[in-house]
Amino acid sequence: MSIKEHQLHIYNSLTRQKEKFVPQVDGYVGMYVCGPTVYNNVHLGNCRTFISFDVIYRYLLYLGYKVRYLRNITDVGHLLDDGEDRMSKGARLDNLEPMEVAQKYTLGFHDIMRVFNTLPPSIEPRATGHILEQIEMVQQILDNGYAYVKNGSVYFDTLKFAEQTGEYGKLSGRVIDDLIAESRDNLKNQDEKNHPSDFAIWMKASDEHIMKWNSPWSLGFPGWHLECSAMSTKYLGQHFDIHGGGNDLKFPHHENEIAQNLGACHTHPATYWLHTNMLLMNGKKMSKSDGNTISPDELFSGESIHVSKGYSPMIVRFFMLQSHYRSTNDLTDEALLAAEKGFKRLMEANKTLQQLATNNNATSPLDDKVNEIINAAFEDMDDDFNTPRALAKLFELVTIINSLKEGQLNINDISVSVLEKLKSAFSTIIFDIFGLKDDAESSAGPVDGLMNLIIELRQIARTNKDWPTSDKIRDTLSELNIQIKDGKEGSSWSYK
RNA sequence: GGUCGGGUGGCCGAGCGGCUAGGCAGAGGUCUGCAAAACCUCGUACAGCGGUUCAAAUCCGCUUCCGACCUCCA
Repeated sequence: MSIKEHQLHIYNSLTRQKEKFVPQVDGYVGMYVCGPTVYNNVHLGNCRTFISFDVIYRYLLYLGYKVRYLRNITDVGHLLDDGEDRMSKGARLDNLEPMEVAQKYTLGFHDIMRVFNTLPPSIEPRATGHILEQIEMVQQILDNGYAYVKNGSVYFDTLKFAEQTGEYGKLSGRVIDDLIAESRDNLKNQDEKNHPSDFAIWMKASDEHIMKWNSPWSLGFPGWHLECSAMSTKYLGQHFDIHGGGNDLKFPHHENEIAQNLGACHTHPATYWLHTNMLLMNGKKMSKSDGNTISPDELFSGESIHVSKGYSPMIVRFFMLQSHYRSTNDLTDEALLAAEKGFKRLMEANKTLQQLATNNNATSPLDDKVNEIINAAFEDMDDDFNTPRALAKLFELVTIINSLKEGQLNINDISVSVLEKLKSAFSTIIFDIFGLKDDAESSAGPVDGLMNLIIELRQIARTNKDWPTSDKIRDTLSELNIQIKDGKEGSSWSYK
């Protein structure tokens, strides 16, 4: 199907409603997603967001859009409570150069993204690689009168901006009156800022600060929010289609980003703002700073107090697909266990499906039903990327597929053309759109051959009704975590 | 404290005025030397109390519990 046949609707955080998706240039989509700050290992919460946007990216591609997908790497500009740059702090702790830290965790991030089978973005710009663009933007904002310089630092004047444009606070639902009211109470407590809600777009660096650059105002570094404004403008233009990120970035990060873009270019950066909800663990937000976190590696290996065993990346991906990106998703061992079973069943069904064959060329009783479910699955994706619903449709198809195989449904009740369409749609959704992989595909090597031999020997024993031998093989393998599955057409095996 | 979002069957998780998803667990069955696996079938839940409506898990009000943001976080 082409773009035209789909009616993609997206929930826009800015307007708080679902809207028909209409890109500013027909057939092309510009999408910017806020990436990680590479001062530490990525945790699973980060991954959820990037997996969500990966599915969105994949679906846009499936629909036939030409997508330029940007996801930045933040390697400068995040301040800690004590005003120290995150990157410098990480560097000092590990006794490394700041760029070494950034490199290390960027590589780690890429590795994890790869095992989660996410497609790489079209451009992955780094904040430190765009200092000039950021300086230019600071100058533009100053020229437009929405910023002021204090002791070598430049601050965005939120109050003036709010009063003149009425735009500040729209995305996050902050009220300007509150900001103004707040200013009366808190004004005297402030350091260099005129107003508590003002934020730095350029910071003068202290002597011990390692990451710093020359600018018209001071030897310093750019404010955290600025990089996204500068880089999205550079590669996607002043106005693009989709801006995404985690819910926790809505305020202040995205609010300030919008202010900077408007302040510099008089243009709203993006038409549609998408925010993914948080990954929870034990009912609480998974967070680096709170320590309520599990790393992807810990989850894969099972080396964590939070899980009873390891779960493969694709199980985790499947688990995340089962909830909508705008809902919170609570990670528990039990839920993961359920996801593991469901994922395997889905993959098995696909294998079964691809081997089904029918000779029936005429229109058949099951055709309408199958067509209906397939279409419904795509409609679910068109409705704000509703993966859990689409997945539910897929499982309805799983029942049909298995029934066709096992004989509860007659294979001649489906026509050749619909069966072919089913095969194609099913694998397109699970692999191309959901980005799943069948990681049960066993690796090549001697194991397969050995197992085939063992199964063959056991089959001989069974034919001879030599149950002790047959059971010994089965039980010993079981102790080795290998499960023998006896079926009608012989036995197969898998790791437990 | 302010702002926003939630409480759905044993667990996870969709739906968001009538058609009452889906996964896992559970029960029954098929298959099997036995077992496991696999497969099929089944199960009527929407925090509480009021209200609106012919009709509410879905709308409104109150109560209560939870979470997120307001400060670095995807």
